[in-house]
Amino acid sequence: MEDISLSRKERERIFRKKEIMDAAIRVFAEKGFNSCTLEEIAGTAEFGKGTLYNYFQGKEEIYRAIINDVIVNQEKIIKEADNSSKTFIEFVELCTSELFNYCFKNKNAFLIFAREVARLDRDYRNVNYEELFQSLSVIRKIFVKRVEAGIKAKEIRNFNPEKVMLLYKHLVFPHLHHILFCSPAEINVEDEINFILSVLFDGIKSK
Amino acid sequence: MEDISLSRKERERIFRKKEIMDAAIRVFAEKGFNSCTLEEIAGTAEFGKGTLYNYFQGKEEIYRAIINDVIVNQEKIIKEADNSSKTFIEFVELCTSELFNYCFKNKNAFLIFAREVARLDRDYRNVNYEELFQSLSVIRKIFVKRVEAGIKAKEIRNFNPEKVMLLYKHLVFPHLHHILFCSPAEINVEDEINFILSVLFDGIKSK
Amino acid sequence: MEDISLSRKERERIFRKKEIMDAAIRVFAEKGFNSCTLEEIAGTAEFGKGTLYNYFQGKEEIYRAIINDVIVNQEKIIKEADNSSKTFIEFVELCTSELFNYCFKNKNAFLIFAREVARLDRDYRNVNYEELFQSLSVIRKIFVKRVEAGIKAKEIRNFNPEKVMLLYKHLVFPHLHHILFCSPAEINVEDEINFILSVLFDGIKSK
Amino acid sequence: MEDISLSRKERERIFRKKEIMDAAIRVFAEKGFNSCTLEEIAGTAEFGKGTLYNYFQGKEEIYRAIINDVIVNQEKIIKEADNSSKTFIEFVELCTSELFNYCFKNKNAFLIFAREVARLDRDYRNVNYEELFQSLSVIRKIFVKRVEAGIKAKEIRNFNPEKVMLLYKHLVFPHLHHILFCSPAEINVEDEINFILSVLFDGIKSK
DNA sequence: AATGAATGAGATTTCATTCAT
DNA sequence: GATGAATGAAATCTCATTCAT
Repeated sequence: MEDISLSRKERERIFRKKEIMDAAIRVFAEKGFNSCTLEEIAGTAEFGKGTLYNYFQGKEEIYRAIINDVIVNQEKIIKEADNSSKTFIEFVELCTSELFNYCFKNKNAFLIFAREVARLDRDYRNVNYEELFQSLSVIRKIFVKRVEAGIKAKEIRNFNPEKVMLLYKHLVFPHLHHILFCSPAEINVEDEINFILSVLFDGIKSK
Repeated sequence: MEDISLSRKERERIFRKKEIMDAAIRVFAEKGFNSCTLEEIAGTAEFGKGTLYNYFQGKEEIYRAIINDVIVNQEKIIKEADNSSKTFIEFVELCTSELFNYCFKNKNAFLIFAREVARLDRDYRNVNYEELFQSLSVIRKIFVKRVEAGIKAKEIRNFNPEKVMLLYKHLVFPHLHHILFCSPAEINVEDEINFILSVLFDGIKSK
Repeated sequence: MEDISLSRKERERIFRKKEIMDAAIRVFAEKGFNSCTLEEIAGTAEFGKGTLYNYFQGKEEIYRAIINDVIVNQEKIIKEADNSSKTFIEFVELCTSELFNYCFKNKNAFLIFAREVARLDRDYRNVNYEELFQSLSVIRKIFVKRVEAGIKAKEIRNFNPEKVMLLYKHLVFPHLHHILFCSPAEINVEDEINFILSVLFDGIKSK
Repeated sequence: MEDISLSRKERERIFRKKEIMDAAIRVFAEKGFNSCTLEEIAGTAEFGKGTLYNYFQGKEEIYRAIINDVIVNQEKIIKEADNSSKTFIEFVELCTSELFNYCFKNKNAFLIFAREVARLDRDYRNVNYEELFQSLSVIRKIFVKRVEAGIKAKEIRNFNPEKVMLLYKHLVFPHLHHILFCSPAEINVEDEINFILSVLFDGIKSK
């Protein structure tokens, strides 16, 4: 992980950026973007308020960095799944289980991301999300490509590939969100994945 | 619709409350709760700032009234579907088409609701949503009851009814949101409903 | 009391002005000038908000009318005492007992007056109190005149008459305020008057 | 005065709090609590509006801090007089002259205090004055104790000690207020004190 | 004459950001 | 690089007063 090409100073800088982001993740997840103050984030990171400005342009940038991180990870996951799978079904299974893994390990970051996604489509903050959209569109393209292949191979029914992609997204993310933050009891990850995929592949009707 | 039992004054008051709410729906949908000011809402409603306080306690209350309205309508829809349907499949078809109808007619209100739902689960504003939760739980109970009946009648596979309910919710709302606000082209409502229900019932796999 | 020279309309107007003032006295006494709203006063008077403006120019004027009323009554009391007494001591006794009488009957009005007096001296509201000052100066002059007579008649020691007047004022009003609003137990008016006058005349030292 | 145990930062903070309070004293004295804005106070203190919130919770807290300061000083004065005097008369003389001294040096603070006292008894602001009341009750108790001793020693007549205490208070504070803010000419402090005490001890009647 | 809906000036308060130390 | 005191724009909310009915 560590990049030998960077100087000690640069490595320290990156390390402290991460520290700040981790603190911010906890605070944003707890209170939401608007209801927390930069001071809280600074306090949680055990830095002074002013220090944060040596690492980020402002509150908004910290927020965007967090979202971006989640997206980058999702891109990584989907690319790996793309490379490591032959059939569409394999691909989806891989994606899903890796996604669940990642989100369980990064609950709060995922929570922030999920909340933002609920608004991303029609942005009402004056934020430049272009970057984010680019990453997202890469993800989308890979998924659509695999759906098309799946249809060609008669693995899956002949739906509009775009729609299948959306359906997957709409099925998995809200569900993930729900089991992470709303389930009272302990949950079995395997079971959850199986349930989602079983419905996705075979539907709920009796045969 | 009009209540003959109310005085002219009372009817006017209700009418103006609605005017304010309609303006607020447009502004909240456009900018989101935190990024708009009460003055904008007032301006949109063609009232002075202070006037709104003669009808609502504050910004928060207007917001809640809007959310509440959407929930009340959803409750109505699901109750009617419950009464007018015999099989589970019929019930779901009725629900879905009525829901789509309603949301198409009340795009912006639905948008606000959808955004809020993404956060309701783990509220970070100090808002009292108890009322809202009660309505939502009525909706949930009816749906679960129908799922249970569907399983008993061997209409559908033996999944955990709670999970099926969530799945439906997670499938329909994000999809609705997407086609309302993110679809570039004209969309065919019938097609969308058929697609969603086809996947829900039969899955995406080829037979 | 009733003035036969006024028309019914005019008499009704005066009656309603008094009704409003009575309500205002209760509200001002309870909450203070700044902490109550005109609406509360209107509500207490069982009128609509707007109606008050048919009788008074605004909140400030109602307030001034109340203060003025108290001052007018004090002027009356002191003039009567001036006319009905021979010695200075008689005069003071008459004044004091009539003042106590009046204040006991008009607790709240007196409370408002007492509060205002604590500020009258150096006014910080942009109010025109000239009228009030004129009445107050009449009162002062009569009192000073009687002190001077008392000194001449060797009834009392040769102090600066102005100072004696102030002393009387500073002794009686805060004491009145205290027994009216701060005394826990039932109080005997006679005893209070005797105490005050005994100290005023003879001091607290043992002989 | 300066506390060597505090860091430079802490000392600076205390210094600036005092600066703000001094500005506030001038503004409150000039216009009264309700008729001045926080911005005026900030301007007078040569700070920005927001800065005051780094030192005080709000307008109310500044006000309370001022009142509290005055009370603390009065407590100090009366305790010292209690310790340094043998007879009741000595005690009263000491108290009075120190009180006059203090109030002449802190005119405006005393003005604010005096105004507040006129309302303390029956509070109509939603302020927590408990703290203040405690200090005031200590003052009262010391005074009453000394009156009782004075009566026992046959220094003074056998009045209710509570009443004597109130009488003193009602005599001295309004008089102080008057000579500080209402006297047109230069005043001789000694003379004023002598006048007050002479009346208090011996009354105004000729012997 | 009585009303209360409408108004907007004005007050308090918050907080992201700057910048001198 | 770290800090936090200072700042003021901006937001919410109140309420005396106006005025059409």
